[in-house]
Amino acid sequence: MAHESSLSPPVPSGEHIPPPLINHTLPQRSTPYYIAAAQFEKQPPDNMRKSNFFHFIISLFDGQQHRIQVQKAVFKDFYDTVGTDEQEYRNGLIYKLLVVYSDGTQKEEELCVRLIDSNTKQLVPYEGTNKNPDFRRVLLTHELICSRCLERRSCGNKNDTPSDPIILDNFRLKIFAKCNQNCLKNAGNPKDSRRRFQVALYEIDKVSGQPIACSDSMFVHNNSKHGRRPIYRDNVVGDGKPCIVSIYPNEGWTTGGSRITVIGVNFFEGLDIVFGTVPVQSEVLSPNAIAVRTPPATMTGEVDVTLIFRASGAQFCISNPGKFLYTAPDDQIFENSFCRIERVIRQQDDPDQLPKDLVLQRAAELLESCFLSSRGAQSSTVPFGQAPFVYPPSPALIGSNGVFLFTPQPLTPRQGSNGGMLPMSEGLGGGFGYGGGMPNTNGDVYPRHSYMPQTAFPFPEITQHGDPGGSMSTEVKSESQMSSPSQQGLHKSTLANGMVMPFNLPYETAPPYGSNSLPLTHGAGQVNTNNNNSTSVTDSAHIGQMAGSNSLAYMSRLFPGGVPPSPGFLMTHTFSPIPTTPTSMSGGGGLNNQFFAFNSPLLSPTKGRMAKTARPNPLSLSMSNEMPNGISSPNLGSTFTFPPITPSALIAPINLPDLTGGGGGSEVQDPLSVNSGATSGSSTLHSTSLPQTPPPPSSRKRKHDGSPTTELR
Amino acid sequence: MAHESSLSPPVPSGEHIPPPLINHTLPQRSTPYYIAAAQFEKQPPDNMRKSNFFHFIISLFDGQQHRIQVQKAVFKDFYDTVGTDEQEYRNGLIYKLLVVYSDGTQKEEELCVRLIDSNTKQLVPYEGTNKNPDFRRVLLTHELICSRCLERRSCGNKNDTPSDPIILDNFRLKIFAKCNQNCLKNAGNPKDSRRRFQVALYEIDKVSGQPIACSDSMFVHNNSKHGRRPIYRDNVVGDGKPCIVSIYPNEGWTTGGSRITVIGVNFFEGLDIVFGTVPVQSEVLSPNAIAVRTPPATMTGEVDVTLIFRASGAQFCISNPGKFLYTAPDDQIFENSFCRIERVIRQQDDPDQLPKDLVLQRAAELLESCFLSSRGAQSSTVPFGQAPFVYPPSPALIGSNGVFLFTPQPLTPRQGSNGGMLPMSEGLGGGFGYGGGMPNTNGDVYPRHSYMPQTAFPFPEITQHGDPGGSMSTEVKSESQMSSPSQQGLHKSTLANGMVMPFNLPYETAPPYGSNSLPLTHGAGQVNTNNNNSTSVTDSAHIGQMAGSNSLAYMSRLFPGGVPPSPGFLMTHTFSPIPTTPTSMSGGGGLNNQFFAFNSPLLSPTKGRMAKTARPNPLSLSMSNEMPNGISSPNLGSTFTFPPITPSALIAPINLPDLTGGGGGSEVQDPLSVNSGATSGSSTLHSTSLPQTPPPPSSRKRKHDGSPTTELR
DNA sequence: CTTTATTCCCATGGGAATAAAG
DNA sequence: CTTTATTCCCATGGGAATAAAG
Repeated sequence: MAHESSLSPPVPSGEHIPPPLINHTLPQRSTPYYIAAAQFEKQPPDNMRKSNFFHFIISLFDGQQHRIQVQKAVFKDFYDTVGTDEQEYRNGLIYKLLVVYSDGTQKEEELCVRLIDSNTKQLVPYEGTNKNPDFRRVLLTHELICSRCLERRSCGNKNDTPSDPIILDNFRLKIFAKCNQNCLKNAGNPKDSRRRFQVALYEIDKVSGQPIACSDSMFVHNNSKHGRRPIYRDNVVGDGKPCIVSIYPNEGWTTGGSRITVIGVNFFEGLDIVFGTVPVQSEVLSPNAIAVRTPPATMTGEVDVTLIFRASGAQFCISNPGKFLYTAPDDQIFENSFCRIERVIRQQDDPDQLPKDLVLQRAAELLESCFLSSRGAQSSTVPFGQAPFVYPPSPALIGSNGVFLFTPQPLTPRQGSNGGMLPMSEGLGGGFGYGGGMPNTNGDVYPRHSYMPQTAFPFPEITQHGDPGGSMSTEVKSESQMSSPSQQGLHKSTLANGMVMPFNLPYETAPPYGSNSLPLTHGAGQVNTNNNNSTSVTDSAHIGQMAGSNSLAYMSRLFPGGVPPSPGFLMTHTFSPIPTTPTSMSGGGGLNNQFFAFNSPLLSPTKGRMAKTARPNPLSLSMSNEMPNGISSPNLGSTFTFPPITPSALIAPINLPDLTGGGGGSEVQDPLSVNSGATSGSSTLHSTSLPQTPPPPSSRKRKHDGSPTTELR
Repeated sequence: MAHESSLSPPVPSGEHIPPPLINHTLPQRSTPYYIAAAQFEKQPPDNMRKSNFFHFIISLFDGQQHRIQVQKAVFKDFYDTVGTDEQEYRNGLIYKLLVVYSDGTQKEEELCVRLIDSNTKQLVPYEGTNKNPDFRRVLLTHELICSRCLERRSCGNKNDTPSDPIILDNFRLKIFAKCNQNCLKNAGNPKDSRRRFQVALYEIDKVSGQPIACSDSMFVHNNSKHGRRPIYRDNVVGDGKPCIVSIYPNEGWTTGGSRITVIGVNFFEGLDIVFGTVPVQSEVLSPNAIAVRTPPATMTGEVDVTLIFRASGAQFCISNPGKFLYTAPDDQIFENSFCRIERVIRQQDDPDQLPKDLVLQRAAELLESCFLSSRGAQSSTVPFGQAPFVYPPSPALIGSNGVFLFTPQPLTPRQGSNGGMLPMSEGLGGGFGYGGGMPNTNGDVYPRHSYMPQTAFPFPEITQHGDPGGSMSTEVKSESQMSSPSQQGLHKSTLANGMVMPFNLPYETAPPYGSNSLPLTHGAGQVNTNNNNSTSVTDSAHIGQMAGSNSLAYMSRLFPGGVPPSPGFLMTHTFSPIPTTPTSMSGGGGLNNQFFAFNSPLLSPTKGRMAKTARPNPLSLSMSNEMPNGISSPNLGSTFTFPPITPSALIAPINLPDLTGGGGGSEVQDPLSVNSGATSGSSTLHSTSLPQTPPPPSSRKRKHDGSPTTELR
């Protein structure tokens, strides 16, 4: 046809500006009422598996750029042609349409769908070898494949992937097809120039000419693993390989089932945790956290914790595995003890079933009131009560200031008022932690749970307004707003740049852990983890700070042979968030908030969950900011070990009002909170990173949107 | 050929008695060195999906019933023939074999594999409509299908499902094929007479005659749901529909993640638990137990627990759901309390990290020694200590005798010495339980945890030989071997038939719960659950007893409107195993074993886990077999509630030597033991019913054994 | 009517071989 | 050599229609 050469070039793909048109074809027609152009209302998938159906949605426009109404649309035939190159192109679906133009004229039109090479714009030839001649086509329809449809019987799949277009809203056409030709012809890793396809639409009498619309390009493959590629390109640390830094908790019963969190770097979707030799399907929470339940173990003892990539079998951390200690369970004792305790602490009006936390709380109070308050009124300044009778002094609650134990995890901001910081744990007294098992200047690692004094880290003071139920807002005060002058001066010994010396390493050799050891140490900035587990820092003002130190580089200086596998290191590894304002500082004393209980008199009976209300007002207690005797003294040496403290124990009891020493710790979360399951309750991971509702039991509902996994490259 | 008619009839299938032979074909041959017979060393699968490959293994025998050695075996061709009925049979695979007979002669033979109708013994015709002529065959080989193999390229799948037979041990042939013809021709539920296929082997020159071997029959289908059919046909209770009887534990945090066990009847593979409206993929442990982890809940409160069958969407228990109470988690309190307690109970030489169970145990002992022993030396006969000060009397440990709480679960005998009984929980004092929440004569249900006195149930005495680590053997003594004469007479008030009246229902209206309420109440007999979740009772001597009472029928008499949804009922529902010997009896007093702690003096400090050794010898305590004051008194009425006891608390502390009252409970397991996860430890379910190693992360290793799911009908 | 177990279909997942890059 | 991303293959899982039983 004479006018073919003057036809418009292919419509640019991916544009949704209606109408998309081309006026200079108009004069070639005697009437504007023909299918002059088309527009993809929904693009075909950008990648798809050859064996799967895909679909797209189009609108048609006439020569006046009016949308063309479609009253009927049926698949008519396959469009097999011989090209000018004498090659047979079995590539095309012809649809018969009954359309109504804007002037009301009804007309039967034919539309053709073909696939073209997105680079050459040439028709895609069928290169397969299917022995069924019907299948030796680039584009197939369901009804070609389906024996039920062939026999004109009712077919459920025809509803899903019909051969006839579906008319949406009288104007749009949803077209289903299957591409039976890969973009790549051979196995093997494709070269850079990967062929892509485009859906090209043709008015039937112009099929030999230019299409009236072309879709975005599609990558048609036959690779069930497509899209599974690691995401760690975005978030690379060190060599980019996954590396386990810490495991929390790093101990559990041989029966398995504990939910633990593996902290590290360069994690990516599809990684599984391997306990010893047992791979366990895991949940990659972020590039820095994987949640997993421990498998049962046949015997007690330490096992290596490594990583395996499910899809490829590639293993990681083999040379520097994490460690997990399996211990023998004893739930007989556990449950029996609960029962025995409950017998003692039960009160008149208690409900039938006392929550275990209440049982524990009452037991603690009762024990403390018996064995601690009997020591006299000095208890509020002798913070570490000592058990009576046969029990030796038990300085279990260490009032160490500074670095706090931090379990990094992706966070979704829940509380708008705290500047993108993590929601505080209830009544949290501040970011104060326990620095057991950190390396000393020799690069040695202390035994697990051994105590190393740590200098303080300055935090802005946090004021917490909370109700007992847990919701609270958190304010960050500048230094000048500090409520307690003594707090301000308390830790002036920290470094001038606001960083902290977390352990007694020489400053020159030990960049502070506080300087953002890991990308996940959300000292500043707000890291949002979306459903795809990609992480983005949204507070760009702090990115520079966060990038200031690379934990892996730092660790590799500390441990030239790799991160030592000491479980103590792994377990008590601490992270210090950097302050929101580097120059703002706050006092320590967070743990002092717990001292209130030490001189609490025997509590008067209250009903139900009395714990939150029956406490003496902590504000009436005198606070001690001194280091407790024998705790922080540097002459303790490395052989003097202190009792273990579960990290969460360092967090003050709930619902305390703002205490004088309650600053800091803006990013702290109860590390135990990632140890969910029956023991730990309100896991923040649960509430932020994990879906509230578990996915339905392996019920992969058929996906009709034609959108396979997003290609990652 | 003349001798065809005198050939042997088809070799009976499924027999593995080598050699399987047929002498009367011998005279027909000039030499015994031919393939005279074959035997299936491994049968083809009894059912399989049409789309899947299957395999079988055969041995060949000559006329002297000697096994024929095979040196080479290759697929030669398809065997397409036209039968005497003029119908074309595209059904057969021809293999060329290089064999060596027992006299050393090497010969090339041909073997043909065809499929015959197991009823008519006629060749199976291909009835499909595949447009690929190659696929219009009953039997296909991989190499027919595979484009790589077609091009003689290397093929990974050829290794898995080769067309050529694999020669095993020089004698056996493993043959792979795919059946491309269903047994059933149409959709829809098949009639009773379902066609089955058999693999028929022919010597090539006798293909028109009788096969030299026929396999067991196979059901070839194309149903991915095959085998998912409920298994409750074997184990039907009541109307056969699944019914939730009890949930343990029936309370958990809104964060979800607790592993709970749903107890009921007629459970079958594929059932999922629904919490409220949230279905959760579950693990059907047996027809009477499903393990599941609670999903997170958006709010606290009770939710209905129902069942859904994954495959069909069919729902159960809608009208009489179980109940699960979501409570608010408070791990701050939890962990803080642990820390506070630990501070008090810590001892000089304690390890850095005290196990929580030890913390609890010490707390219990300390509390008891403070608040219970101060009441005086009568504590061993006043079993229920009372808290001092403000706490009201707290008769928490109920020394009820008889019925014990029983969490039915499939069991695999682990300890050969205990006669197929469940391994006892460590130091378990006997099968004594807690009968809270049972209906009274009015059909009312007591509030959850309310106490109903129960008469004793006689059990054989159990002697436990155990080390503290947990391994122990359990002996069942006959009545005459009872160690304590007082125990023998203790419960002569039980019914003459050895059954028990578990609560104060009139005997006439209340068949005892002890009379084997559930099939899984392994009072006698040993129920093995294989991997296919089918359950078989192997001790047939006791089947009659077990069938003596139908719990559902019984419950429906109690609750004409269905099992009441009271969570109390569900939680504290008790099951009594029937005695191994109905006339053997043992005393109650299992709980009395716990009384030792009540008057324990303040314990002397010991190192490490002292709990197991530092107790006073329980044998030195006087036992009380009276019902504790105020506990069993019938005038308590239903409004008087007692403190809750977790069922496991009713199990005596671990590692007690054989106590006078420690009989019975041969099948008892700690009900908490199915509540695994972080809180409860050594789950017996874990160790017996569940694989020690979890299945690899959704890594369905390709199944090469050709054995799909066992057909259930 | 509901329940059940088939039909063929679509979809997803995993593996050896492959091929290219490093 | 390892890593990566394809090839086609085998396998499994879920759905509408179906058909028979109740």
